[in-house]
Amino acid sequence: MFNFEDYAKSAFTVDNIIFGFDQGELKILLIKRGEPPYTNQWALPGNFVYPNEDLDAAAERVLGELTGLKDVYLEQVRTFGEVNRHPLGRVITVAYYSLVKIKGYNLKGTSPLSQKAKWVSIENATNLAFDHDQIFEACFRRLKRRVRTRPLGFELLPRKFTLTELQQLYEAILQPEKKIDKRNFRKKILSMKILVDLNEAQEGVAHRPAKLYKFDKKKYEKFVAEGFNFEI
Amino acid sequence: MFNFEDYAKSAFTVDNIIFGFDQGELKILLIKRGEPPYTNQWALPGNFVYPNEDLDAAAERVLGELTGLKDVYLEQVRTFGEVNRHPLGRVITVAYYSLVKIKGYNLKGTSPLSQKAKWVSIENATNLAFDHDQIFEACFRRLKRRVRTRPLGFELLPRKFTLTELQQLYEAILQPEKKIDKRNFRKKILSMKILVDLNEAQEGVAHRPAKLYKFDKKKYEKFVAEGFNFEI
DNA sequence: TTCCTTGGTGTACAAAATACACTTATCAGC
DNA sequence: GCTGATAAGTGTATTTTGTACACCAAGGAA
Repeated sequence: MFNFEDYAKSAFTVDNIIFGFDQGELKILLIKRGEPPYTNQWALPGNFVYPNEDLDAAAERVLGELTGLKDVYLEQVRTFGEVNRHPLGRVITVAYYSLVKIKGYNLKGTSPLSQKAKWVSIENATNLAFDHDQIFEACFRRLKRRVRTRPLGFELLPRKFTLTELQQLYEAILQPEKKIDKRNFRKKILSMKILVDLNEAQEGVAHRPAKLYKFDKKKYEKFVAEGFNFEI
Repeated sequence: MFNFEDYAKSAFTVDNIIFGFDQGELKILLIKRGEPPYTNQWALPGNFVYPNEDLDAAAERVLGELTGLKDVYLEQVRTFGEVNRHPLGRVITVAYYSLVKIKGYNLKGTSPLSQKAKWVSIENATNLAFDHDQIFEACFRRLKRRVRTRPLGFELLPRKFTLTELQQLYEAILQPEKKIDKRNFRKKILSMKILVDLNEAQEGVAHRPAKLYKFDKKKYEKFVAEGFNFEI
């Protein structure tokens, strides 16, 4: 059991916004709190940073215990340390976000918390416990900005995807600022030459099947190294 | 005297990269360490976060004690928490940078540290104590990016400045990526209408005197609110 | 066979970025 | 007071990039 006295001076946590993309919607993984404070409210997955643990490692651990996933995109965003942000004492938290492929994915974390976890679409991710609304806002804003500099799409999409899925992903992230024109989007994304046409098509859809693509990781890395601009 | 036992579990600090611009050079304010570890090496100004102090307030305090300045541009960048980053124990630090007008400015801080402070041009700001090289890199990278989205120039320049000074500032920040074309720079910056022509001229220079400008703060704020793009 | 749904494609116009060279105003030194 | 040195100031043509816009194609369902 967590005893606040043990962290009397000040406690250190990480909180993690885990983004996923499913059915055309951007979602985050939240946990329903079982005890006070903020009982029954949704909160971000987070945990204390162990004395011998690097910050990034703590964020990875939180993600791993909850989802069983490893080696995902993870980025530190900002540290929230308002004196009264936690009702039980001084708790300073480092906010991270990570990008995860939801598709065909069950929560198989080791933590008992994973029972209480749920993917919530970002429009419904309001009224969170603590200052987690603020943390979500900061992370989402960072993602919106980051997506203009790096092709993060392939962290969120399944290995094979259609151009329409990719466009919907961008719209979900950039919403409501941008309604993207289909032809211009395709022209631009294809001109970057980071997509590989798999010469396969969707199956079992009641309309013309779309072609499937995958990301070309090598070319993507070359672009990143060259300080490449990904404005959509 | 600082006793490490008092912060046994883990200690919390802020470190502040204080940028200034003088004689065409971008500089940061460093402190020569007087005691171990890293005696006689240059280090970033920093301090512990007090139990009842917000993070931003701690960063402002560090700046104020050192320079006597208030109300300057201050931005949190990233938190550095590697287990072994501090030889005496676990110290997690939140990095900030601030932008300061050096011009005609003497260090008049209340802290005894201000005796040991010096403006160092960024090319010479290497081999700092602790992981401060890394922190400097992160803050400088952030400044380079930020300057493309917000007209931060007027935080670093004196109230009245010439277009050449402004261009030199941009070159110092964006170096070595960009050599800026004089005519294109002027065309762009003037088309933004955030500069006011003061109808005054430089005095005492051995060449054609340049016109003086100041920033129009209201228009700048309107631009920022509208999510304005400042690519140079 | 028809209908419904989403996939896929090109062109014309506007806006923005870039490349580039000479004249002007002042002070210093003779 | 003339000359030289220095940085200030200025415009245009070209290329690149962004934007607006509408119809036919392919497959499954009825």
